[in-house]
Amino acid sequence: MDYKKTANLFKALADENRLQIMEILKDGEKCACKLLEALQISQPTLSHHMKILCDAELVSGRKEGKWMYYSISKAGIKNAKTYLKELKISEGK
Amino acid sequence: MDYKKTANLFKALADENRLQIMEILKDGEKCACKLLEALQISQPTLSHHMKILCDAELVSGRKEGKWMYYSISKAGIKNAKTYLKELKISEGK
DNA sequence: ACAACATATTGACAAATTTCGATATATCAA
DNA sequence: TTGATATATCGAAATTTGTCAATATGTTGT
Repeated sequence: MDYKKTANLFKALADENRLQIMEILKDGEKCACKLLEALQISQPTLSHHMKILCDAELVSGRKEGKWMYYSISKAGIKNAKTYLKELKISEGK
Repeated sequence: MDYKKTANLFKALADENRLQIMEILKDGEKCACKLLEALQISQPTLSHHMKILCDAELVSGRKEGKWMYYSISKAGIKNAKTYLKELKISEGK
């Protein structure tokens, strides 16, 4: 098990603003500008958070002209679920 | 949804030493002294990490004489799994 | 009561993270 | 090409987190 990678995955979910971003993206793909409207943070800060979420594969981004569209990505969520599942199976021994 | 509580839950999993602790506890209940042997950290640091894991309900502690026994707790894991499940169900809309 | 041991708490410091303003890059429209 | 707009990157300040040494608390055995 890769502690560093797993820690980074959970770090990505360990911030209130990023959780709120995930919450918004649950509704489907959104433009960065829409996310910026919804959150009380600056544009560079949003860009930073999106990079963290994308690096963790929790979100994927798509560029269309000058806009960036973000949506939830399965890979990161699957990794997190797999980790939690493995905690559970051996629990209680 | 309580962003602060959820962020704290994932924060608890967002540290390499705490992930290693969870890994050891997968094998079953362990004394704090056993954990201390396994990790390259000081006793106060271990105590601090155990508090964070307990607060997140990922681990529960039991005092027996002068020893503390820790084991994985279902509640926190269930909360994390529930959160991830809710991300998935509405994904792709 | 006292000494030895296990764990928790405190206080301080270093490292990591979040944040923003300023600036750079890229795209579109006139 | 020039100006407007969307996003990314840089650099610095503020906050949070991880860490340890010192100390406190609580338990056991003598």
